[in-house]
Order: sequence, then C-alpha cells, then structure tokens
Amino acid sequence: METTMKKKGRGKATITSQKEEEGTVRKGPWTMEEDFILFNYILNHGEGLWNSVAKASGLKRTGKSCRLRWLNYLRPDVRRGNITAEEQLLIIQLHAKLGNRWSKIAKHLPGRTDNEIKNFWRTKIQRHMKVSSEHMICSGNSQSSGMTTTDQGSSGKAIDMAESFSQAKTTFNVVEQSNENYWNVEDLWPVHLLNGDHHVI
DNA sequence: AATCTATCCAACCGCAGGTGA
DNA sequence: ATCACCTGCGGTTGGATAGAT
Repeated sequence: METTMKKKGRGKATITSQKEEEGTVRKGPWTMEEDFILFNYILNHGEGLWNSVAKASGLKRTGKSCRLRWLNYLRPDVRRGNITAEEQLLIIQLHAKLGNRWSKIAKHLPGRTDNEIKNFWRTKIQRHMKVSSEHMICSGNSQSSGMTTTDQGSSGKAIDMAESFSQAKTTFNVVEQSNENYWNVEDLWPVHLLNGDHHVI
C-alpha cells in the first residue's frame, strides 16, 4: 500500500502558541504523535462522533480536524500519489456528469479522497483546460467550444476532454510524484499492535 | 549561490443538511 | 416548530518545495 505521511510540515502552519499548549484548540499541521494518538483511538473505538474522538483522545483538535485528518490521510485504505490514467479519465467523466461533487466522485475511486480529487482537478485538469483554451484562442479555434476556465464551463468541456483523453494523457505529464520525505502510516501500526488490538483493518 | 516564481497539497473556514431534545 | 449541535461538503488559503533565472 502506498499510504504515506509526509515528514515535513505542509499546508497552513499556524504557530502553536503558548495558549494552545495550555488547552485551547490546536491548528496547523499534524505531528506524528497526534497522528499516532488519533490512529490508535480510532482503531480501538471506531470512526464517527468526531467531537467525542477529539475530546476522549486527548487531542487538542476540533472534531472536524480529526475527521479530516483521518479521512484524508490516516485511513488505512487511502491511496496516495500516482493518480492513474484510468483514474484521471474517470474523474473527467464523473466531473462532466456530477460537477464539483467531489465526495460523490471520490466514491467511484476507491482509496481516493474528495480533497485529493479536488486538488487534482484544480491543479491539473483546470490548468490543462486553461492552457488548451488559450492555445485554441491563439490558433483561432475558440469559437466552437465557447471555452471558459471556470468550473461552470468546464463540465461540457470535460466531455471533450474525456474524448480526447488518449491523446491528452501523453501531454498531461501528470502524477508521477515522488514519495520521498514521507513516513508510512504503517509505521504506526506496530505500536498499535503492541497496545493489544490485533484487528488490523 | 541567491533570489524569484510556479506548483503542490494539507488543513482551514463557512455553510448546509440532518438529527435529537 | 424551533433551537442547538454535529457532520459532511466545497472552496480557499498559505507554507513548503521544486524549478527557473
């Protein structure tokens, strides 16, 4: 499995203040220790009731934050990186059908999170559409498609995208991501086993 | 080597819907 | 019917990193 966790902090980094240390809500990147606590708690007690999870586990995080961390990162079936060509095609087709219903789209892609798909769409597909749109405008072909780079206009265009995906994927140059500087979620498992729960997923 | 720019993506926020009192 | 709380979703932010200059 490719479930991994980055060692280095990413995303919003809210400096942990003295106040936060003293009991208020913590924000920003999760530490490995927090991941470990949450991971073990959920393995022992199950998912759901996120506010209870946040309180009972002793994490100074909101229930929302715990839920997000679990769903997007710690869940054992999360697949990371390397969105395959087939997955890309599926995303394009589903987006054409469902629009920005990322969670619905994610349900069709086992192991992929709505956040990951959303990020993928925004950073890869939308940009590709923008680039190809500009290219068509430059070459005088924009009149037939009425292109736009917004989501509103992207669904119809996505159908074209799907149709021309075979060619596109050669130029997409997407997804080959490095997994260096990651730690594995599996790294957390042995300790969990030591805690006496052998029902590993 | 230093600086600038573009890209990635984890995590936040606000809102809406569901549920129970 | 109303209120409060919880959960889930979609949009956005901004720090880290890679690549270009």
